[in-house]
Amino acid sequence: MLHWRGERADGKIVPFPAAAGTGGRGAVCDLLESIGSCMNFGRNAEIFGEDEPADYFYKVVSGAVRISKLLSDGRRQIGAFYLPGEMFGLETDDVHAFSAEAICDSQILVVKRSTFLVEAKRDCAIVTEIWTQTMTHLQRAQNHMLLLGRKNAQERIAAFLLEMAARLSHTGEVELPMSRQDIADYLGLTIETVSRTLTQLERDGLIAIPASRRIVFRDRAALDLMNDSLAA
Amino acid sequence: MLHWRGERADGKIVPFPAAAGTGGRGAVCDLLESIGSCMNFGRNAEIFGEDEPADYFYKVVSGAVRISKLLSDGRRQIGAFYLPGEMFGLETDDVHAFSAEAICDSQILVVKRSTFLVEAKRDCAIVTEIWTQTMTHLQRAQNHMLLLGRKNAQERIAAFLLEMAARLSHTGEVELPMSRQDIADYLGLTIETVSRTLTQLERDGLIAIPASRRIVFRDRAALDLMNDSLAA
DNA sequence: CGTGCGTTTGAGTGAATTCAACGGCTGTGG
DNA sequence: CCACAGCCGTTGAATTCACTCAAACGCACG
Repeated sequence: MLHWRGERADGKIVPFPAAAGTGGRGAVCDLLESIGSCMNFGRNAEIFGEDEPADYFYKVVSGAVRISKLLSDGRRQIGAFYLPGEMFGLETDDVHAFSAEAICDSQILVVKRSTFLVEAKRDCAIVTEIWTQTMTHLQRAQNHMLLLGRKNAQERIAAFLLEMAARLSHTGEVELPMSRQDIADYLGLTIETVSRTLTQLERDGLIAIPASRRIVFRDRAALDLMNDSLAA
Repeated sequence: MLHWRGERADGKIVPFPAAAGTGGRGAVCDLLESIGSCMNFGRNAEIFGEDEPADYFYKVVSGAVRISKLLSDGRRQIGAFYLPGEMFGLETDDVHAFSAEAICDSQILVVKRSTFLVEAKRDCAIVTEIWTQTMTHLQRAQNHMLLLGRKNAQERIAAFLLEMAARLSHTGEVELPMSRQDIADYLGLTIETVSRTLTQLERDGLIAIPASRRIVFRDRAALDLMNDSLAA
């Protein structure tokens, strides 16, 4: 089975190194590890479902997670990918608004909500830290809305590749943990459009695709340009 | 380039007494009113700009606010509308990721961030309350991503009308505060598509449009159906 | 050596966009 | 009071970008 960066062969729970994302460190990190337990989920295993009670929340130790919403006819939108070090599944409501699945074999730290909330009552810093992380996710979501509402296929793919590169690699290439279908559902495109656009970017010399899930950056400046970045 | 950043109707900062209680529940509401001041903004006046320092945050007392992001070529995405009682402008970062403008003449309660944060340090409940509101906005954003990524024009318009009805009316009709352009930029459509789709919904007897910004619901069940709601 | 899944490629279609013109309301000034 | 300008919104025609439908490819695995 495919192994993903951050996954450990021995299955031991360790704080994930500083590499990725919103909140690896801090008091919450320590707290969660002391009051949570670690579970393994196989590829495509459901971690929780839409409308299920939100009694727990979660932190990715290794692997990768997607959260998604479905329309009744099967159309799917992936709201976010979560990578090692990131928390997910906390909601105001007592039922989940999303479902969450493991993208590849993953270790997930599971924390009982009520246990956590008791701790939080006593320590303002904990709440502040969680709030900060929630805000980060909100900002990401709002950024993603600009992409979904206003960008064309090329711009979406460029933004996606750069996001993934920033979040899980510091070299000139990325190994994507997710399928083309996941990418499509994240970017609001079809699988065919994702594939065609990637092929086109390769033809144009902006990237190379030595294996379908491995992307090598050949002209990052051009990708940055597509990504706009600079608002008026 | 868009230059409808209008002038502020009245730049004067007036202390705002406890009368502000429009959406008034919770300790935060009281706190904000005691440490903030109320300002008036005219139609299309900029409240803050993208990349400006986020030294303040805000609460709508009356009127309506949009937050938006621009691409360099002028494409705009409205991330959210804020109606009376709602807070906005709080960010993790110390610069705003969005710009905010008044949609119509509006009264906005302005609170210095640092002042608020000092208060928050002492009172865990305040942080929790703000966090809860942040989560609500995150959930709305994630819902909106499903719309932007996966819904067609009719479904977007239906969802929009129902959202607005739920948020600012409890009768069988709504008075929309925003222009067609704002609606288009919120839904990721063009102004023409918004107009055509509304006309079509009227022809089909689902709504009536006695004035361009007044929408009367004639068949809410049909609109609900378009809005899906029920996930698989 | 098939079988199955994920991915790529091709051809044709269609929903929303672009471009363009028109209609209606409001406020202003002759 | 009417003429006119400036918005805002609607409608029409043509275009386009991404979608749908369809087939083939390549790789892993039994």
